[in-house]
Amino acid sequence: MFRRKGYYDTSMADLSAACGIRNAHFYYYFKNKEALMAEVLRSVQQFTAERLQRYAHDESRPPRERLARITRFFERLYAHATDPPDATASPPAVSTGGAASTGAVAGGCIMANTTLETASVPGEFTPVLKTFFETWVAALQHLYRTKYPEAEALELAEATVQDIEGGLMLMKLYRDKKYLLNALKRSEKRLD
Amino acid sequence: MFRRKGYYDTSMADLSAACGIRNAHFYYYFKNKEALMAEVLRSVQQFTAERLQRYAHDESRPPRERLARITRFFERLYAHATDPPDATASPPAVSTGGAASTGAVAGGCIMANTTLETASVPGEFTPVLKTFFETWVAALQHLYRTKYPEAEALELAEATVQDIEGGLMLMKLYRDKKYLLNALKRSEKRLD
DNA sequence: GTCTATATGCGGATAGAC
DNA sequence: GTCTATCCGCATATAGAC
Repeated sequence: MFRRKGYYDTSMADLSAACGIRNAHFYYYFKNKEALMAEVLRSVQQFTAERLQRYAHDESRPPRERLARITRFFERLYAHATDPPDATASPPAVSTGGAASTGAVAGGCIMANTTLETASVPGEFTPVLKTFFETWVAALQHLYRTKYPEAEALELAEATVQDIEGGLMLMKLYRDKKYLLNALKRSEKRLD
Repeated sequence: MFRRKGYYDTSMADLSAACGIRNAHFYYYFKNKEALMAEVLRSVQQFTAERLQRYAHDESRPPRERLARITRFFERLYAHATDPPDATASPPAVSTGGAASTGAVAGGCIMANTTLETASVPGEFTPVLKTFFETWVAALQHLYRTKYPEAEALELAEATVQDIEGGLMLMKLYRDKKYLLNALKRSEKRLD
């Protein structure tokens, strides 16, 4: 819910309805809405970091292959999620880039969404969000490092993250995975 | 206000306070908050489209120069805006990429922010948002077209927009312009 | 066109029985 | 640990005098 609708537009009523529990139950386990959200972000951060570290540093495989696993991971994380019953047939909307258009879509990145929604004034979420992106960049940099010098590898890693996050935004707008998929493809090409 | 705090977290009270008028005045000129936002987006869209078209099709200058003007335009549009009195000294946070870190920052793209906040279910804003990004992509594609074939120029244009928008997100999180500036630099390199 | 006052509903959060 | 009932404040929006 937070990923799809954002933090402020998601009400406790939305959440309890989605969970099939009573509104008040949340307040037994969490201090308030903010703490609940913080826990969601922490959980996503941790899950992602674990995977990224595992894949990026798997010395038993060549870098190209490790990157491919990371790509698959993000493709699922960001585009596999199914948004429920609003599945209206989506018009392809516009332009056909490197990849062909790919039907209905849901997904997105709760970390980026939350960043844009809340990062004006630093607040409680900022640290987890920063950690998330730093881990991601570090993992990519580690892989690009096998082909490029330190500084260049960092810039490529940052460029990849930006490309993907921008792609997720366009994916949401046009309901077309191709923006994400193209970005992922470009991230792999950088290692060829 | 909408750009900084987002649509849902911005109250009519915030807006009227910022404008130095009474809350009720808005309802004389606009049907409701949504209509007010729609007008803001329409205005930004129109302003941007006018500039983009003018710069991209200025046949009196070489493509490289036209792109440079577009770059400067977006640099101002996205990073020049000054966020008011919350100017706390910002720690550089992390990594130094291609460009050196550049002090305090404000800015961002209201169109991307609004997309992520509201585009789950299409709603009223979607058309303006789409137009905005289509115009932007088209302008860039027109310039890349001078060096690349149609399809490739389109993909580069989309990649540039994604890179920049992702950069704006990181810029907001780390309060560091470098992510935007690096993306703009990369967009120019693609024409060299 | 601008003001004051206020209606109305919803969102976050709590009380307290069970 | 789960339930029902409810408080309280704020946000959108309107009424109606001036």
